[in-house]
Amino acid sequence: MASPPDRKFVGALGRGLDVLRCFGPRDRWLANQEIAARTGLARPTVSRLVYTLTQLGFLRHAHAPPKYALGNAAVSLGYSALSQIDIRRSARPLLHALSQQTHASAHLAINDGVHMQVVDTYWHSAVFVIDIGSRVPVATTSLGRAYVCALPEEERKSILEQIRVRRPADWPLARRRFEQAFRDYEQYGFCLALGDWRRDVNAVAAPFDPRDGTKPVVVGCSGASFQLGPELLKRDIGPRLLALVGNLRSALHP
Amino acid sequence: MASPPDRKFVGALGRGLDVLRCFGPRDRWLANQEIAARTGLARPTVSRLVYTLTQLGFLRHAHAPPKYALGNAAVSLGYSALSQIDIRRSARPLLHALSQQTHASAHLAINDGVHMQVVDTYWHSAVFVIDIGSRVPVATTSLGRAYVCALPEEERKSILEQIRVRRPADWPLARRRFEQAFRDYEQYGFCLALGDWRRDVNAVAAPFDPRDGTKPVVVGCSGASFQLGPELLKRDIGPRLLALVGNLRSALHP
DNA sequence: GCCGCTGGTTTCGCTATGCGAAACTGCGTT
DNA sequence: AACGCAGTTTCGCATAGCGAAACCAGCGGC
Repeated sequence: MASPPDRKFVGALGRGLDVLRCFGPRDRWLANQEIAARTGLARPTVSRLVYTLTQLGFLRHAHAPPKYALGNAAVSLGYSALSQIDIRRSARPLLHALSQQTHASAHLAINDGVHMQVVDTYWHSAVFVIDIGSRVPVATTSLGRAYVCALPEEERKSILEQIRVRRPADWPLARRRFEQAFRDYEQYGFCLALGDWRRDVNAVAAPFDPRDGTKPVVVGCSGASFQLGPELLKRDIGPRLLALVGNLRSALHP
Repeated sequence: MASPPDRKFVGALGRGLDVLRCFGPRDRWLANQEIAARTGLARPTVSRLVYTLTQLGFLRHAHAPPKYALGNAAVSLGYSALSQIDIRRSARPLLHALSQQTHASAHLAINDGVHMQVVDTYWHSAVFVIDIGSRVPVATTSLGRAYVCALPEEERKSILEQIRVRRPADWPLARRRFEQAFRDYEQYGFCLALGDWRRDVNAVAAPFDPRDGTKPVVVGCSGASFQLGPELLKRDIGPRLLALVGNLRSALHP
């Protein structure tokens, strides 16, 4: 699987974590076979990995139809990790205010591979929404595009490459959208997504680079397309995002 | 290393996860050596595991003082796991109300090894408190004791054994407290902790067994000892917890 | 009931894997 | 400079853990 014979990389550990990664908010219970299919591992291998993960509390077993779900140790680990994103604390009131002012949903997201993980959400009208905990693609969302724009050249190439090989069929379109995003970012400082992810959802997002060695985070606003037209996003909400990012920066580096 | 030659257990994966477990909300940045000390692994081994975990996004590297912290993949995994605890959603309004009525902090917690992981918290007065995301010991908290009480004999023995070997010095006292907890649970249905964890904090907790194969969860109330005297906990708040658990049960199994 | 299926676990032998002692690097200190 | 300390790399060896194939256990279908 790993391209070069990397002496430092511990394969068994990688495979085990791949198994954990199969589980998303959507996929709660997975059968052994399903895991094997998703990871591309041999079935006995999966059996052993799953056994190990269960022993350690990262997976839970459900008999009857023998399936597995994430266990308490995974929750624990997640909380430990969450408490490290202290931008979250500072951003919370700002996001809340933004959601109130714009009558739209406001999000804070971090990157995880080819996905953006939403770590905080406020919404004004209860209609629809990306709930907290959602994971959305980098390629088709304003959150993802803004993240890519904030990356240094090197890493940007790397993540775009990942996206390309992941879904070659969608690449031509994705590529054009990214190019537009770069221009938008250059010109305005934020990125748009007009119905790319969900047909009737428009969104705008701006990155925030903490400049402390950690990866950029992204703030964004999303809502139904008939409420958030392109003009509104560009003229009103986008600039508000930039202001929010400015406030965030001065709050963190006083 | 592992006591029996367990052919099914994948050691490398276990070691890797041990590394992840070193990190808590308290311990944000850990040096390679510190990890080696906590896990008892050889330094080169840690080096390789850490390298692998970093590649996969579960750890982040900070140069300068070369240290590591949990990465975005861990956050992602945590959210995926969290969304599986649907008791959380049902319990939220009940906890909130409880906190309002009692003027104390109300918690929902799950078990992870010898710790209880707090997955939701409401507080009335902003004073002190176990924040959401905290991890507290099983042995010295009402949350932990209530959890142990709700376990079937077999598992109860196992977890008490873990606690014993973990801190042999504290065991004599812990044991007596657990015996008291069993009596309390028998008699009242809830468990107390009066200054055992933090000198000036009293608490009461009751378990809730979802009876769907998943482990019990625990609800509890805590506060400053001068506000929550033993009598108040026993007469008023404890019974409220039992009522809450009842509501929860009927909400989940209509 | 019998039989064939599908999904999971166990066996077993071979090889790649990943472990650890020791050597090496790079940095901060006296 | 020389030392010490933390981390990484080298290297050879034992074994961990992989996967083909065999085994098992439920579940329909006939």
